[in-house]
Amino acid sequence: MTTADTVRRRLTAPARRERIEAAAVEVFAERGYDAAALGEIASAAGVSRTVFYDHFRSKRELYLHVLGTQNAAMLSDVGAGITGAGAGRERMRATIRAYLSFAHQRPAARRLLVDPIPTGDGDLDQVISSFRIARTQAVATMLGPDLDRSGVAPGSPAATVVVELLITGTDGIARWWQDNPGLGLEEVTDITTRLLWNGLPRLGEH
Amino acid sequence: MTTADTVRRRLTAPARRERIEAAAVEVFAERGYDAAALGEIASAAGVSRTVFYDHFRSKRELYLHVLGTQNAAMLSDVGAGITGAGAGRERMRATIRAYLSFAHQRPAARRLLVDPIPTGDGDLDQVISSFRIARTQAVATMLGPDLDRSGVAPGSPAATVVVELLITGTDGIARWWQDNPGLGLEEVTDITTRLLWNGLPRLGEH
DNA sequence: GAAGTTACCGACAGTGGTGTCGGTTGAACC
DNA sequence: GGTTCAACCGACACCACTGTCGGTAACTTC
Repeated sequence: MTTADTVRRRLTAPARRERIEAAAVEVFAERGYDAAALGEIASAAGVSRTVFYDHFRSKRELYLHVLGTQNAAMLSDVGAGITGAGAGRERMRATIRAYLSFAHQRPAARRLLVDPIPTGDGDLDQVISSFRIARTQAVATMLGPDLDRSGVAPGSPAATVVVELLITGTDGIARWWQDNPGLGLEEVTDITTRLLWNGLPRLGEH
Repeated sequence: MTTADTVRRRLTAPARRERIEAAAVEVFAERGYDAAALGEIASAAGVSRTVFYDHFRSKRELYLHVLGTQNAAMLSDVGAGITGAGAGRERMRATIRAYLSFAHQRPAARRLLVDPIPTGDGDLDQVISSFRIARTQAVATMLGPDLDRSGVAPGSPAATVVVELLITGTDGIARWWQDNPGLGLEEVTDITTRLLWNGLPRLGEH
């Protein structure tokens, strides 16, 4: 009956804010920006809808905030997974593995950042687009030496196509794996790397 | 002033219906099912919103109808582009080329059918999902011999991963090409085929 | 050119969303 | 234990969208 054994009914503002953000990631990822209802986010955060406005100015602001947070988390996670990897195939495998691992652990974040659900608000779409471009650029830089060694000039249109294919293909696997679990991370990483590095006919090698 | 030089103000029902469908493909592809407004579809079809209800029972019915039509068009288009191709690499190249060509000529249809914009209505999502599964199955069947030759048993999990990667990667290129035109169909087809068939290190060969 | 069909539309009701405002009450602090 | 702060909520105004209904007028047909 004392404060010790009663459930805490009011959270501090930061704690509540955090819960709202976490709920927002899920709901935005599930429904997209437009279709996501603040009421759903609020009740998923365990609170009435209007409480939301004590923490954020608008749905739009919440969305932008969550996008930034999750993008940073993704860059950090994936970046950490790559550091220390060698070069060439080793490095590519590490990158694929890191991305698949991130997507596996935080499926909502992956969906939020990568799945192209338009918002009807050009500015918001542009933010997502800028994240996408930055990621593509990062991968292109990382693969520069390998591309060069294959006779593809970094920065050339062909290089862009290759990088785009690697990224979207790997992400496609992440999406598929999300819907069809059952294989382990190493297995999925392995087959993905083998196809992209060896090509279809030499899939069995290595 | 006679009927000859006045603009035709009323279309026949089938003609109007066709225009509504065409507009619906664009708007649904652009905004997704939920965010697409019938008013926007109607005015894009050159008519007031309520006219829509003289041709379709509901937004949902229109969506399902358009999905079916466009999926059939895609299967037909891509199928026609493959027929006559040889085997192995030749066949894969023809398939990639056919899909990229379709996506280039009918970008809205590609987006409508392939981009994963959820609808909030489970049944609708399931229809799209069933189309997707059917396409994956078709590609898997087609590539069966090549997979077998590479030591990957058709139907095995590894085969599924490979097929999924080929499809989503190629579609990623289609999406990218839509936003960044400039390269020709043959060029894009070529680089895509080379990466998927040769692997990254042998990208320069052939 | 008169009559009939029907493509077309404006106005309305119902629903579900966002954002505002004033009040209430749990919890901290003295 | 009284006071203060702020986390929380119900009620409200407003807007956008879907689907309905009765009426109007552009074509067709004779």
